[in-house]
Amino acid sequence: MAKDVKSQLTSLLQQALERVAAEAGATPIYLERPRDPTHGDYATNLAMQLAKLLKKNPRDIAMQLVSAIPASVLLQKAEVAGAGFINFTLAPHAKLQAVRAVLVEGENYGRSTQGGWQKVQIEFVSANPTGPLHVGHGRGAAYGASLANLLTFAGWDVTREYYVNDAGRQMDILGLSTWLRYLEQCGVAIPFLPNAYQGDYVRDMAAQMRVAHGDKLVRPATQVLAGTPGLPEAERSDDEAKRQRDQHLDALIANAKALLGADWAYVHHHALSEQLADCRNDLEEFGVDFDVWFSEKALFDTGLVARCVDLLEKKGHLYVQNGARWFRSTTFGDEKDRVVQRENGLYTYFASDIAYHLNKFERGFDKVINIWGADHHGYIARVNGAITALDLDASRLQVALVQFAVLYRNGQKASMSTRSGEFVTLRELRKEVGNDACRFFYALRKSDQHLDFDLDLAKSQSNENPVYYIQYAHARICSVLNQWAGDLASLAEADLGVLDNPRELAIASKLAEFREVIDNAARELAPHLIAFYLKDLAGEFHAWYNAERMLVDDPQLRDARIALAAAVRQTLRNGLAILGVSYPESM
RNA sequence: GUCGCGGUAGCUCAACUGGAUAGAGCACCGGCCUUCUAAGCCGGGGGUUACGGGUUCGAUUCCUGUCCGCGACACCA
Repeated sequence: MAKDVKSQLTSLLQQALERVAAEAGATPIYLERPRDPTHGDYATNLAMQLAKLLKKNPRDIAMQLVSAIPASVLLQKAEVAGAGFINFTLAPHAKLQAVRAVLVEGENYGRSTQGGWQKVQIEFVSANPTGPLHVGHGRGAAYGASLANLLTFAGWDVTREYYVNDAGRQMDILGLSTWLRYLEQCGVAIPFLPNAYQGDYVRDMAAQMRVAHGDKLVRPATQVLAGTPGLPEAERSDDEAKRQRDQHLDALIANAKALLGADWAYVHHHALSEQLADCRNDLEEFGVDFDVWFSEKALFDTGLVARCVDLLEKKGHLYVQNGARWFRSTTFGDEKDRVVQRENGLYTYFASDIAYHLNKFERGFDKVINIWGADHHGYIARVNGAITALDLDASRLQVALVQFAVLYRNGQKASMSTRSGEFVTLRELRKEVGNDACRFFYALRKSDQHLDFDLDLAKSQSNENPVYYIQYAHARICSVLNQWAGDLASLAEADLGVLDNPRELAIASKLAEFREVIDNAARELAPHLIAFYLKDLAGEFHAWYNAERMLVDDPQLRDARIALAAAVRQTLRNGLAILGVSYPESM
């Protein structure tokens, strides 16, 4: 496959650079696409970059570069403009090269070798399996899935991973919540806790346990509540009341474990597996798949957490204070030291996370990407510190923060607390807005920026969602191709030279840009760039569609236009596939 | 208080290593369906890029100060 036009152009400039100023031959050459079409198809600021180095007027350098550029059939003209830009106008046939490339390469058009088939792990979603996924998780899921597709397309060997927090207190609370609902359904009156999980799904799980085991798991209220401090008044929200509620909750968990014995493991496991299955099903329906579901509990069971802490101890990065064991993360730029083992002997979440990252690196990934909610940003320094402390290369870890989607309902911020049970679930959103609009809507914003998700608007305007604009372009092309009813495979041989109107050449040029967008998006971990690109491409297609007829009498012109349309369709498909959005043939 | 993200048209957002006259969609106004899908197209109005200073050939972009919004700052996960 011949090199694309942009790289050919870059190499022409490189030759000119070496003729004009060999000593500056290593200056990176950037070609950009000018906003203003009168500035040609590509432009470079190379002369301005050289100006300081060569101590010469940028326009003079630009002139010299232009005259030093080897003759090429690709170029219609190269001229100096503005403060020292060099603007390139491509010959029409050079622009049309991309159309043939799309038709020949098909679903592989746009793939690049950027990643060099290095192994990259992307860990995302990783929500606690304590209830349904909500709209905030949905954003991380959409981002991670699209990014994984994108990096695969850009030549990386991608592993998609979900870290299951199945070891902590939150899981105990879920188990307890389920058991309390079960007791309630069996007629044992115990006041339900404000800080337990409230959702209906907890009642459902309790009902399932009752069906499976009858009253076998029932214990008397007096025993369940034995030794608990009781609850403060419901309206109190001060720290003291909060502490008392937590103590009450923990006492109940301890009682549950003691009273149920081996059955506690069943309750715990039942709740976990139900929630995890629900979560997996939800994600699958959303087009989000994982290669690995990694258990936090396994890190404890295999002793890796303990080994990890020992390792840090041996390397002298730990100390004991107030009965707890601390990691001296300030050595590595963190603002304060962090506890890895609590006074009560239990490891913190941070400890297992260090072990998890050690495990990731030991699995031999060249690059590890963590997609975290933006609320975890304070966490980056300590994890990087721990990795460095273990003599691993922290630069191989990249953390992509996803800002929360802030929900608005009836013009008011909607609660996102899983515990309150008043959240909007991802499933509800998908059902009302549709998977395609959902995936695309999430992809329309840079991941590290706030997303105001107005539910009413998203629902009421679903017909105006830009995803339909793109899908509509695709459907229109399908319709024309059906009516043409020719042999698609023959289009790659069509004589495109008759495509000479500006809209057609602009579209061809836009198709070439797809490669650049893929590379750029992969480098920036920014799949949203693809969404913007697709909007542009669809827009140019719609304008052309309204201005010109494809099924004209002249067979040569007709086939050339059909070929162009087919190339647009293919490129739309390739882009939409990365975003996990479908491309219906009719709408 | 410290840290992170942000402040661009009435609203939601773009603007590629710092580039040339800051662009789209929605909303508003006016046009286009006897011809391949009107979920479309064409045209119009709408801006001191929050504010001050700095860096330079050039700043929405980088630095700095102020103001405003959101979030994070646990021996929680």
